[in-house]
Amino acid sequence: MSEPGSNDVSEPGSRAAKRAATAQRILDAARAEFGERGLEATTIRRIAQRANVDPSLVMQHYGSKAALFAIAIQLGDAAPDEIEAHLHDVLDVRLGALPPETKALVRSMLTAPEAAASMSAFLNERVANLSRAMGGDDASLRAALIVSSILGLTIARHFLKLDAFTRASDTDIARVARPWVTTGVDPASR
Amino acid sequence: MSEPGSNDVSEPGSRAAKRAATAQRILDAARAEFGERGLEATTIRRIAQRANVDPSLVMQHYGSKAALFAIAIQLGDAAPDEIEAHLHDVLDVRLGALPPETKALVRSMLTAPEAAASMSAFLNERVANLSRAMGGDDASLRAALIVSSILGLTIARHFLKLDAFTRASDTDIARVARPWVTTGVDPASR
DNA sequence: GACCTCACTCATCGCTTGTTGAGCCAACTG
DNA sequence: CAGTTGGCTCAACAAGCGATGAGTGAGGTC
Repeated sequence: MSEPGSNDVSEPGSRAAKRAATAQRILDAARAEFGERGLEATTIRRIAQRANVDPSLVMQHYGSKAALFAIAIQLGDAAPDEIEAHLHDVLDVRLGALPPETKALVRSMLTAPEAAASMSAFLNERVANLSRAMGGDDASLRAALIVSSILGLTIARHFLKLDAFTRASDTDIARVARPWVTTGVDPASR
Repeated sequence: MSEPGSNDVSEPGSRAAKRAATAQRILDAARAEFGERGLEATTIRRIAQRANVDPSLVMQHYGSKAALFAIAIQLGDAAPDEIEAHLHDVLDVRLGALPPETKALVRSMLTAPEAAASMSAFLNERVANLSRAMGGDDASLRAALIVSSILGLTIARHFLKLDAFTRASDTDIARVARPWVTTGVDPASR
């Protein structure tokens, strides 16, 4: 055999590049594990095993389990201000599958206080943006209802896997959900 | 002092009655702990401490932590079939405060598979009832959206404590949420 | 009042967890 | 080619967990 180890990829590159690649592999494994099992049920050893690495290396890279989790649940780009962009993002793009960091954040938001705080801050900002763009009476309350509904839809579909959502296609869900969710946007539509 | 211990209530009654009372006290403590911290972060020792008993007594009463949790998350009465009763139940009665068993179930539904299964079954049944009562095109999908939205509202208000819901009164939330949620009930209203 | 019943406590086991520090060996430097 | 750096592994620790089994003493029975 030309390769001494089956799992030793031996990617070319400098020593620092290899270390960075390993760190990324650990982070990816952590996001996947946190997304599947949540913060508390996920062990450093499982993450290490998934990343083909010794458990202690995870600690050397990220310091502690809590620090790794804090990085793993950080969401990427900021929320769009426009209503349409917001709805498109949630209803079309994220309807099919959730990004790993989002899945990890949602999975632990009810049991891990840090995740709850992160999620609250994210949703509060979305509510504020949406409320400002909508205007009218009870704007913040109506915006909060829209955002909460989308959260509920996400949980029911991707985590609880309700029958009605499992049986329906992404297209059908978006078709029915869009006008219903959008109803609250215009205060005169009620 | 006439009472030897401050926490010793010494309720009168037969031996069996006292044992039943202790079992109930343990179950109440378990519901509270599971509701605050979730299944995995809750320890038998904490439950025992909260119920003022020895940890091993919890095991003698309920067999295992998993068995205790299964009992603790069981919801009380069945879901009403009528739309109005359903909406009244969720929007008015349960808007202010959640019953302990509901809180325990919701708290762990994203991390504990058994809780997820129980919640899915409960919501699937509600969707089925609501869908049958509503009728029309995409009835099950519209019903699932309503149920999901109420779930999202519950989580955002009681667990994530979004600003918009914290600042508003129960009356205001019900006033804005009711017509918005009800919009999807009548297929012609869209 | 002697005997028994049983609700409850005490002490402890085996196991898993996050975390640590010493050591190894290939990769870089001169 | 000798010496150093540093990414990585190995072995082990203390702490906390669910769970077990023997024991205790007040309540019930005859």
